[in-house]
Amino acid sequence: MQKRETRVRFAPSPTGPLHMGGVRTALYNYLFAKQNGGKFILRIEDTDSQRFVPGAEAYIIEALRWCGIYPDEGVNLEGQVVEVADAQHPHAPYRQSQRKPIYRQYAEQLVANGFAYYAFDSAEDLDRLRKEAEAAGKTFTYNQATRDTLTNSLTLSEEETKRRLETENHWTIRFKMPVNRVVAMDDLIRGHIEVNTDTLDDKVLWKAADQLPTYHLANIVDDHLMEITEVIRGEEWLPSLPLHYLLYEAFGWQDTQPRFAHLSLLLKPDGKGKLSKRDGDRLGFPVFPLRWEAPSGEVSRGYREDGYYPEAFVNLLALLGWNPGTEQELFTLEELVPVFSLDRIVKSGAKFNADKAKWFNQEYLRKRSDRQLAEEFLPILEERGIATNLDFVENVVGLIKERAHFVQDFWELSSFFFEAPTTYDPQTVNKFWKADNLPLLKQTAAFVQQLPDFSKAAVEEQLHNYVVENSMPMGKVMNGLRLMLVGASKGPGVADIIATIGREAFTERVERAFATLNPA
RNA sequence: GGUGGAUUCGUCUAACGGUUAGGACUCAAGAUUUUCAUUCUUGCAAUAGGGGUUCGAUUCCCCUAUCCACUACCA
Repeated sequence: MQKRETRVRFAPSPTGPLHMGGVRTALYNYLFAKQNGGKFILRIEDTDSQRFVPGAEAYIIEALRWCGIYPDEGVNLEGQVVEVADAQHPHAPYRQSQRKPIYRQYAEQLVANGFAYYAFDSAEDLDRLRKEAEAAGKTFTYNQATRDTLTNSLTLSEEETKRRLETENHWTIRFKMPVNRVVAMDDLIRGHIEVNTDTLDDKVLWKAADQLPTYHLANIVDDHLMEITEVIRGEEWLPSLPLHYLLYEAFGWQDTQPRFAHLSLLLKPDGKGKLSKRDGDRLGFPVFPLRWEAPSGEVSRGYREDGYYPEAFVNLLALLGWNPGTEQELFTLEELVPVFSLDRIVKSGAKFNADKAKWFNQEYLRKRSDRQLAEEFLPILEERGIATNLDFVENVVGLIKERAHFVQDFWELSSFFFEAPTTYDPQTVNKFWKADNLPLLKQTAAFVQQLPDFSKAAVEEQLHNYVVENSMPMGKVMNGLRLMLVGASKGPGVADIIATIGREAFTERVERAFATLNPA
């Protein structure tokens, strides 16, 4: 068999915002495609008209774009979105709702070949059966054990089946699960798995009611038609893998059947279970890449809006359930491509850790230039009504960026560069604004004020020398100055602050402190 | 309940059957610093339990426990 071009797909369902676990699945698919010089395809699985959420598809596309994960093929690409496949676009369209006409023939083909059958049982009937079984402590399953007692083309005469197909419109096509057969499967991540078909049920493949396929049929048909070579998806699909194997076999497509890789799930940081939307609200971190406003008006926070850089988000996601085998932890998307590998994916679920996520962002924040960070900080300052300029902000950012995880932290860390303190931390006042200390502070401040050179280096040297030469206690003087300038015991070096705010602001702050602060 | 999957520090994870079980995040301590932070150093901390196989199991097999997923005319 000749080597096929690698073609993988990310196939989300537009039933809501893309979860970070979904982004990770997309990322792994993308990395795999790039590494193999293949194509990454974005397909939208919108066969569930009931659960369709407006805006979800746009959200998915925007989220991937933010991460830098661009599909090579699929709904996102202008010019490739065509309603009907043609020679130019043999795999189009990429939205399953637009592929609606394709599926029925495949389902019918399965019936014709004895791999599937028509089922006429109403939803109510099946519901009732399930409830009865439950009451008896059992579980009702539509399978080899029960299908002969139900209303379907296996139990009805040919005429009756034909009549019902023509007169009823709520029938379905179900897969006829083989009896007592062991399906042997291979997963790229989990290895060899075997399942007996007797434990499986007769899944619905196609519904007459909306003329749409269910996931299983659409998935197999589309993956085949789109020539997908590897299916990399979430662990929740592992239980239906036997069905999918059997479908490939029933269609006679085994020779081009894709290889499968099932990814473990992202778990809640505390307790157990998979990460859900609620956890983010509860624990204070985003579960979604971007902010999402549901049609109901409910808002969920996003990594982007919380101040995460996409590089950090991608990096932390990549390392959640995969590792390079080395001790390197920082990777850009491009750097990930050559080192990524399916067999270094961890089999067990990973609990998300918010602290580590922040650390990643801090690392990327530090990689940015002061200029770049200043540009990101400027809008925040403007929003606060601070009149300033980029050069000044760049200066400030250079002094405080080491302590920040996010650009949003900057204000808290640097407000005193832009505004004189209006309040003074009581503890610091108690400690350093003592009556016997004030003359020293007044004297030193006066000395600083008349300094001809207000550069950081000059201030630092002169101030230091002055304190030493006059045998003053360094700690008391410095902290007292700091209190006047900052209002608290925090921030960069005193000389840095003095040089940055300048003579005028320095004088003004010193005077204000002496005018308003009572000695402790 | 049934089927499948999973199980190494609190968390993310490393370790062709042979390591003092390594790294990162968090936390703690120390050093540096005029403050806070940064930085540096050090430390705390793990193979779920029980049986095998083996000269030797984190690693292979079985059992148990726990967790997760699936068990829809949803994906």
